[in-house]
Amino acid sequence: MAKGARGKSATIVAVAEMAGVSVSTVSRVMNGNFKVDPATAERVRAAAAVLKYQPSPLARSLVLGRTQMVAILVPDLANPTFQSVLRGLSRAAAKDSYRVVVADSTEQTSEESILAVELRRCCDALVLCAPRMPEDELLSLLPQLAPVVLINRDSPRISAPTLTADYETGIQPLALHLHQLGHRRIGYLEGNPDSVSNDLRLRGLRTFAGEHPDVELVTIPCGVTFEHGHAVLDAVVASGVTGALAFNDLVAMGLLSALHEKGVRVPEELSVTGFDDIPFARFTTPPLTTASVPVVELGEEAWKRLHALLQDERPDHDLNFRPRIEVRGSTGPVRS
Amino acid sequence: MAKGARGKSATIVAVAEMAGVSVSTVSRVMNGNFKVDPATAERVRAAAAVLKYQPSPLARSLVLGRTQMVAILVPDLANPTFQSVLRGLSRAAAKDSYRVVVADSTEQTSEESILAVELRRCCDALVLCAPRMPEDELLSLLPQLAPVVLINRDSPRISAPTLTADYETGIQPLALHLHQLGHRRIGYLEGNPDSVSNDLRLRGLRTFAGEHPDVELVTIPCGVTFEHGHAVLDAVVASGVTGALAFNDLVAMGLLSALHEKGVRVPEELSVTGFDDIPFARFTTPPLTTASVPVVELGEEAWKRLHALLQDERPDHDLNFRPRIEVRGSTGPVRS
DNA sequence: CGGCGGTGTGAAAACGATTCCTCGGGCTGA
DNA sequence: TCAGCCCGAGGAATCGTTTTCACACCGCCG
Repeated sequence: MAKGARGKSATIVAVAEMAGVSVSTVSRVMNGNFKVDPATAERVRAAAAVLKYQPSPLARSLVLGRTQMVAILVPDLANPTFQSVLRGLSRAAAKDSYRVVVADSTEQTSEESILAVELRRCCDALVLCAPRMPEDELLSLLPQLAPVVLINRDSPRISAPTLTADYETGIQPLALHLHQLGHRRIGYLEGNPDSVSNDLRLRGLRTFAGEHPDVELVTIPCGVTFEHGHAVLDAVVASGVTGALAFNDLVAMGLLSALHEKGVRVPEELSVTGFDDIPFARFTTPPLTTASVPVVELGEEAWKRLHALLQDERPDHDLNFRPRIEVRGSTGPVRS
Repeated sequence: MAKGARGKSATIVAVAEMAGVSVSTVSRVMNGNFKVDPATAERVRAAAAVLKYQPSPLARSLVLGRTQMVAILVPDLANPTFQSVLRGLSRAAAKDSYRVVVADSTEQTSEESILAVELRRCCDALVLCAPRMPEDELLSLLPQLAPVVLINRDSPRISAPTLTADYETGIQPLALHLHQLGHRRIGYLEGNPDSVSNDLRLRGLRTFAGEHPDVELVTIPCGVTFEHGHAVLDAVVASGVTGALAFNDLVAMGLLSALHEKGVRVPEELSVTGFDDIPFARFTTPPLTTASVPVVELGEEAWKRLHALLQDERPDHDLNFRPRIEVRGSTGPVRS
């Protein structure tokens, strides 16, 4: 208490001395695993209380080989989708008294591997959201990361438990919705061209286009953030599309905002859809038509599987969440 | 690699044996602190590379007495304000190669203390956002938590570094804004009655009311979430106010949403303001008039101070961020 | 009355690093 | 030529637990 105020708390030996027993006995009392004489136990507990003793998690971790922590690595903490996954994970893990350490790669794909490994080493397990990591790199990384659960990375070559949103199938109802409203020239504002989830959306859209030969699909390079969506305005206008499928809600909202500034009316002059159904999608002007993905549940399911893995049990089956279309006000009939 | 795939990675002794040196030497090479013969060092490095050796963070932590982790405890991870603080903290800490472990108390004030202590014990420091914890409890807790930085808890009795938003002064421009628009009967949708930040807002409003005797201030119990704001609709309508100051943006958005469903026009029939300027406040219908608080910076400044504390340096001065009013479309002249 | 099982306890070996202390040897300066 | 010094490296203590192993003691049964 003198200067540093870094009062090292009492250790187990202090308790042992005070109670007049060996450290083994103290340990046994604290963990309650083995039988110890009730009288002795009471003495130990009293001593522990007096000294305000609490076992050092570090020391326990070292000998037990587990830290009671799991990590999650996301591309961008500012993205509401990952915030929700984090929340689902954190709350679920907390119920089993695990803590969550969080890191975002700030979209720097290059250092993602190193970060993941580092992160994993200070924890018992990892949840990895790395939509842009090349599959080969991911595969070679997995053994080092186990136990690990992947989010939005699926592949027959991957052995780790995987939770995905079915972007490929999920985006088709949105396209169909536009089609039914009479849109024929439809733009896709693509995310990172090398990301898996972008690829899936594209694939879904190509399937859709194949089934609807009257549709003209225009791919417009864009990005994944609000700013990207805002900046893509001119390209969208120039493309002559009547409906725009944004990579995600953030992009859609950025676009909506830019359209509003420019005086372009939505949905009268242009229909816009998002993806993810983030909490605020329903409050845009107009409310955003989008496809909802149960991201909090994604986090919870991730924990379930991690937990199983940590207990050396078999995790539940992989899950592929089918997005559900939410029709709101940002889409309407094509103008004649 | 056999069954568990839990391949214990190589230890320092394995490297030492392979390189034909003592563990001390390996340690010295890895940390690069002391001089070792370049040839020996190279042998060690080679061995380490072959064995893919990486020092166990746990063991290091135990002997070094630091974990390279800090924790943050927030009342609710779903709240965009805390998400932003977390992000600011996480990114700033990452630059100094610290990681952040996160926990939310899910608004359970009762267990907050225990949670904070537990959390702190597995880390080197803590950022605490506990707006509802009684001050005496907080004070008695602080010694156990140090080094700690507080967010939105200020008091002359508190010795820890503190970062605050000046809710008391900050809410007055919003009230003044409504007053200038002609509003005289103004409602305050209060947050948790026992929370500090609610108290500050109330205090500010009372000051304002004192300076403007023509104003009638109505306090309406509400809450802090979107749902609370949505549910308070009837009470707001019944109160007969022409302008509503919501505790925060979430509440304001909930109210806006309910008003919209009910067909009450904003701002023609009722003006609404928020607080915090969360990222989506500008995209509501109509865009939300609010007071902006630089939450990401709050997180960054928190890290600065934590870092100083960890280095046994004196942290920078406490900061009191003055919110800045953002006038948008949700406020307008009172109807005659 | 003596071996025996069961029970509570203590000593000591992990866990995997860092670091202080010691020591041998080569070089320098007297 | 010898004392002293510096440099590089090894040995051992340490961090704070858990857990195995051994041991002493007690009562029970043969």
